[in-house]
Amino acid sequence: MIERDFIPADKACFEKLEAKLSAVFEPKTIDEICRHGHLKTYGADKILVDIGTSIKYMPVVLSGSIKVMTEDENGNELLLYYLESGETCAVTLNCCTVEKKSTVRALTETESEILLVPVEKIEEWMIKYQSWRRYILGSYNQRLNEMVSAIDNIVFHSLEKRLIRYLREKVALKKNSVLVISHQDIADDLYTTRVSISRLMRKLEANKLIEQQRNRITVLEEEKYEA
Amino acid sequence: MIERDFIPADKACFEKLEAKLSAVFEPKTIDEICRHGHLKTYGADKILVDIGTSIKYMPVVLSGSIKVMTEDENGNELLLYYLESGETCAVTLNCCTVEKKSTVRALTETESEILLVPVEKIEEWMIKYQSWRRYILGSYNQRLNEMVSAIDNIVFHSLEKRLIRYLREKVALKKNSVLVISHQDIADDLYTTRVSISRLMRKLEANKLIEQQRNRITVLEEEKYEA
DNA sequence: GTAGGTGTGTAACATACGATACACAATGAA
DNA sequence: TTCATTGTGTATCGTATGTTACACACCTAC
Repeated sequence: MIERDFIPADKACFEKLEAKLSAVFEPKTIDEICRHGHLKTYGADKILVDIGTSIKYMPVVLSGSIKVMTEDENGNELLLYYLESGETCAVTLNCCTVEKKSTVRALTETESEILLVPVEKIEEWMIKYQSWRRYILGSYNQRLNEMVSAIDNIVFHSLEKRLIRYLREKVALKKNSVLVISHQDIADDLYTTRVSISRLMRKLEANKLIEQQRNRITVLEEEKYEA
Repeated sequence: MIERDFIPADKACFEKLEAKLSAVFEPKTIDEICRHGHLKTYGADKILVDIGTSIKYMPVVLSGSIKVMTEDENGNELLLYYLESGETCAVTLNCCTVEKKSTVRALTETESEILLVPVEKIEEWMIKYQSWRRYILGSYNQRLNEMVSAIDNIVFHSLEKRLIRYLREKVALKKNSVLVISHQDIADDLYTTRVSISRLMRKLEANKLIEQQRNRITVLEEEKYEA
């Protein structure tokens, strides 16, 4: 996590966290978070953590969305998951407690507000606060479930279905039916080739599920996607 | 977890746990485990937990190996991972703390000794014992990493390579180069069809990597598998 | 023995996808 | 303007894998 220009936890910060996190944590936990956490806003497409860098803060997404990926031994990129409001990165959690170097790369998909919690607090708060404990375990679990459903998706569904699902999720994530993205980027996320994506996009376009221009995909009537 | 016929935690039990777990936990944690856990031995191919059943114990494998799987909404079986000595099931962990019903099925691959920890102790010990805390978080992490490598494997490697790797791991797991398994079972684990597996097995056999009879596969010289 | 279940070999075919190659449009910098 | 870069359309081809179908061997029960 990049650790400069922190806005110190102040009153405004507290109120913001209160509003965003009161459903998850009890007041005294939020109080602690305010005292020790840092609130920071990042623009789109910023790398927050990179593979091999050391981790000093655990990130909690307050708004926006973060793409988390890793690389295998052959340098292939593996999309792990997207983090949205209220979520934290389970893999980073481990880097915090055991490893010191990150095994993942995290980058903002949209402008995002991130709460940075010093790693040494993670374990301390797990002892003190039930809500924190549950939050951490819940995060792990959510990620595990997402991974399982990712495998399920890859294994039992055609590329076309995966593409449609991908586009649909992306639209939901960005809260905008116009996606600014290239075919190559999509191909990378779906572990396939640009040509295959172009081929399918042509087909989706013919079926009036999308419209596209260079670097721009407009997703039409979402209901149709159920097919 | 099936909850009958528990052997109460006695002196012999303590010694066994001491021997197996002293590398992971400090003595007072082992002491607690002995006081509240149950030790049980299961034969091969026994279902320990099934989908939808309620969970009262968290299982820690002391010997043998356990296959953990789930089902998707279409009834497709998804192999999650195998548990070996010292490991516990991260997915079950969540079932313990949040959900009450299991989302997975766990069955013994070989005869196995399992330590059963009452679910209510999980959180209690997380507060009290650092080693327990680290163990739980470490378990989650190990599973996450395994899932990532499973995805990597599926996405970037041919079925043939996956099959070879599967056989190799199975041999290591069972500590026996003769596997008693049908092509259909293999196909299920690799998310493919019996015919595809038979086809590849024929090829592996022709290349002298394996020998096979009905329900029996003998894996030859392991070194060759690197190819 | 016979019969029924299960496991395996094999063939013929369909098809989704990857690989490669090339043309060309859009964009942005020089 | 020109040029390089990037993104996209398209064709051609190879191939791994899924699908379906059938024969037959093995095993167990009767």
